[in-house]
Amino acid sequence: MTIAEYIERLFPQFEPALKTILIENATLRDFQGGDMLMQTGQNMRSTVLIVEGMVKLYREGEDGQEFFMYYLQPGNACALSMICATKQETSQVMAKAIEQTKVLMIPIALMDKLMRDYRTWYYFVIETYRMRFEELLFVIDNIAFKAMDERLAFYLKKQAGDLNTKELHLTHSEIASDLNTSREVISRLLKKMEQAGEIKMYRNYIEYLA
Amino acid sequence: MTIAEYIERLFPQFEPALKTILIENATLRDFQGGDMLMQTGQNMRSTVLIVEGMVKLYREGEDGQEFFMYYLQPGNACALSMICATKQETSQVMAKAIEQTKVLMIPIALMDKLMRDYRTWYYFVIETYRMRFEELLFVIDNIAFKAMDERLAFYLKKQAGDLNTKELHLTHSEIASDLNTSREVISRLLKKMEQAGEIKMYRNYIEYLA
DNA sequence: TAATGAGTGTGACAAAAGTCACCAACATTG
DNA sequence: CAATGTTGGTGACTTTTGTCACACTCATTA
Repeated sequence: MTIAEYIERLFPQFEPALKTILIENATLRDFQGGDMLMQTGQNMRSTVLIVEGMVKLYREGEDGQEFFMYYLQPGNACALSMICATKQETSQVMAKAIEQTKVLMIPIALMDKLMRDYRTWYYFVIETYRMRFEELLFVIDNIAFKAMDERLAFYLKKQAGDLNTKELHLTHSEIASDLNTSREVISRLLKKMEQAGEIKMYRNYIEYLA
Repeated sequence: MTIAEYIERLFPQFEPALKTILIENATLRDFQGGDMLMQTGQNMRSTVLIVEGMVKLYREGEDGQEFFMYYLQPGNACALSMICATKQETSQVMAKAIEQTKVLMIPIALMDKLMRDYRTWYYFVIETYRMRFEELLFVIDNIAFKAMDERLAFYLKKQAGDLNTKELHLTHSEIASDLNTSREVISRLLKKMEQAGEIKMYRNYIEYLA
């Protein structure tokens, strides 16, 4: 697909002049599953719009845990790349493609103009902030108020929803890393969930029931 | 102080025309310590700028815990009031004045125009989002990766910094509520910190040493 | 096919955190 | 000053979570 096609499909609400300016100035970039889009301490030079694939945003722990925050999907923008790009600040989080992913890179130099001249862009940016803010609040809610069993249940539900599948291809270790706990804890809790009829466990994947 | 004086003092970077429009349209509102500025589920009708006092932002737990997120001080804006105001969404967090507090209320109807016409306003909004986003990331870091003793140490340090005093007028229960744990746990950890020479404990307050 | 490594199961134990019960010190107010 | 409520201290106990050790099953590949 061309840049124009992506924009037409994923951002139909943008006014025509905005689409034109994006088409003229954005560049398309490819990432393979596992590639990093953003790393702690890195300076952002562009605002990033996801147009294909899936990006995992996480906070990295001391021993390489990948504490899960949220996914970005086609049509989403990376709120942090907007913020960091605007202020030339370094990012505090990691963004990793979890499958073949394509993104539009918008040069930061353009941000001011877009915000001033295009109301649909401005609304899009605000909405992006709002959604990510809310995601972070959910994350905080979970770790602040809930025990591991509830957090795990919420996590699986969110995975099933975000990835739009009942077959969750996650190992126990991956889940443990995402929730910053140990594999054994996850294994035990999953067993309980299976006994309660909420999931079925297989090798290398979990079936989420209802 | 008048609205004009507050704006001149706390937002000197705003361009003159922006100051004028704010002076014409903002209203000053008073809160007493303990008053709520914002409650879960409430619709925002204005963007809020703090000009005097101190506001505590927190997430409310099931039994009334006030899980602490951050303080807003004079010169800060409430990021959530901007977001919610713009999108007419309801807020997920609580904001409470912890002392005599004055705020400027900017009608949401004005936000679009301000963002488009005044670059210093736009920068201010972006910077507000960025700072609050970062605060939330710190909160997540702490609860996700750290044990209670470290969280408590960080909490006390932050209080001393934000409130700009070594005399922290906090009861053990208040701290426990802010960190979503029990008073006993806090009492014990504080004792350890005192033995380690990091603090001194008195009735109703704690002295933070360096 | 033997060897290797990843994924998972599990029991035993340790550490951290939460709960309960009760006491004592202090402040406030009738 | 007596009564009451708030604040803080502490021991005993439970629950949750984390750690360690080891075993077993698969899949891959030398």
